[in-house]
Amino acid sequence: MIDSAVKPLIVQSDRTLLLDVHASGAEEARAAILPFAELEKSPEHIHTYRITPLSLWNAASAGFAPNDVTSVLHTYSRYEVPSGITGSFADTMARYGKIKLHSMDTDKPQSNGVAEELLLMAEDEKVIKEIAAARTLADYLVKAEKGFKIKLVDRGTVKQELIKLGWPVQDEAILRKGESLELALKENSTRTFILRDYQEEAARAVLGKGGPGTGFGVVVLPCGAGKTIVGMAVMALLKTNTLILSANVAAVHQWIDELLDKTTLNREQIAEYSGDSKMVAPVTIATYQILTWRPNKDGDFPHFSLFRRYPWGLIIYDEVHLLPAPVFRVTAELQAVRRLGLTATLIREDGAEDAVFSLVGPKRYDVPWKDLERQGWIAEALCIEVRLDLPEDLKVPYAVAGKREKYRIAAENSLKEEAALELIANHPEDQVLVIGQYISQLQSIAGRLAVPLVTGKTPNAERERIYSSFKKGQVPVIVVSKVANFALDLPDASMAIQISGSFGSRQEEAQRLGRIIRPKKNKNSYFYTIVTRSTIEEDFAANRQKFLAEQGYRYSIQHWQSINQQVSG
DNA sequence: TAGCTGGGAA
DNA sequence: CATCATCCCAGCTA
Repeated sequence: MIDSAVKPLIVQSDRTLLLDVHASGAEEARAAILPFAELEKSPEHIHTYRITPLSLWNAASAGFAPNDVTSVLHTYSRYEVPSGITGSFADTMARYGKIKLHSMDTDKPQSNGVAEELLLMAEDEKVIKEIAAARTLADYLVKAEKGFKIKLVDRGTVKQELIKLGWPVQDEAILRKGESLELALKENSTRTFILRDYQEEAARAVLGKGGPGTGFGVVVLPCGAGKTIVGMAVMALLKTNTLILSANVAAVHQWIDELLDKTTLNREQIAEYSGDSKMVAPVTIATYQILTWRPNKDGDFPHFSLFRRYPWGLIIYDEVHLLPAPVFRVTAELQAVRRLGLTATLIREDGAEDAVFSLVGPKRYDVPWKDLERQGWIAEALCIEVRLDLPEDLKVPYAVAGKREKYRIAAENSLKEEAALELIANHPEDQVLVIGQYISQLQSIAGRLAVPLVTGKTPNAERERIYSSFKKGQVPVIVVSKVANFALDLPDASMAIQISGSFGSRQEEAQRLGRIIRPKKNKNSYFYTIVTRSTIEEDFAANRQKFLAEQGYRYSIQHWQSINQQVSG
């Protein structure tokens, strides 16, 4: 039982929650509020969470009732929960489910059992009136009893417009079955292949209770937790032709290898659709970029026909947080096809989260990273922020620089290299990745360490050589640029030093931490991030760290001074 | 037919 | 905040 005098949560009437991270029960409270609140700020002592309409709708679609939210708040709140606030949560949550999309009861179902029209229905007359009055929807709606008829092709567009108006639609219309395809998960070549509990739970959560309209949504799992396996488990349950979209060709190849290794599919049933190869098979893996390619600026997307021309019963959006805007458009048209989004972080810095919600689906499953860490599926990682000063000779240039120059001066602070060298010397047992943003900075530190550097320009053959000698332990440190955010073949390490990062990208920070959390025997991983004190870099670093704080990681802070100015104690 | 290089895109 | 990485395609060479 938690001592009520020092309960960890302060609930404010502006829908923010303040979490006192030092209070007892803080970790428990964090886990409890995570399903319906988003982290906004995470300085040392008090973290700020915000309850947004989208976060409430995700909770509602996951089966949370307003009472569940209220009772969590009452359990952990230090002071009385402001009156009125819980009522407003209930109002917001009740919006999810007020409007439903149904299939028409039709005597003559169209090909594949999917009718050409759908019914948008609401019980509440006032809601119907509000929708009818919306100008953005006027072109799509035809008045019907208890609602409206819409065309099947407008299904996604209508849902997107409605969520903008504050009405998330509960989509229960029938989904296309797709051409059937016999496949199952198989035993691995070396050991029995076992689906982990959480992977199976995730797959089942996406498919829902097996009703006619269920079978879409997003699964959020950390890097290395086996998102592709969740994808394959869903495929094995649906047994239908599947289109898989990935962020890059390396990921396409990885999917092919995994499918061959872990499912009963054979090579002829799997095809790659990319710049190199334009094959189509019952299971086809394509890049996002080939779909968004067009010969001239105002022209059409010649590869979009891949979506429409084949009898897909399932589309998997790998790294759904990278889903490019043009693909939203096709996805809007393809609402009759089951959809699975996979990602480590749902955050999009472009704010298109609600489009992902209405077009791919609500979040169906996620599990805090720390939970997987406790169960031993990912390694324990210690996060340390190292703060250091600007060198004296840069203080004046920094002060007079414009905003954009300021960031670069702070990010490229040469004292960071000293600190990194020292950290590496203090961790002789670790395999270390040094990750940074600026090529010149990385060249400098790679030179001082006399270790290999991998950037986007490094040819593939050389990358492989470098990675392989790192894996064998012949090279203890490698320096990598932004390739670290994308490269799948980048070897795992037990320590990472981030010497610079881009403007507050939470997504990037998560990817980079992902590099060091593959489980290792009896060993922690270390994630150091080096930041110049009293500069705008501190703000950016704080923003980047939000996602990890949300997952329960706490940064400890170390102050570092160069040898010639170091003070004892 | 394969492999490299450079431009353009988002 | 800009930088950097990615991909695709065309055009060239052998």
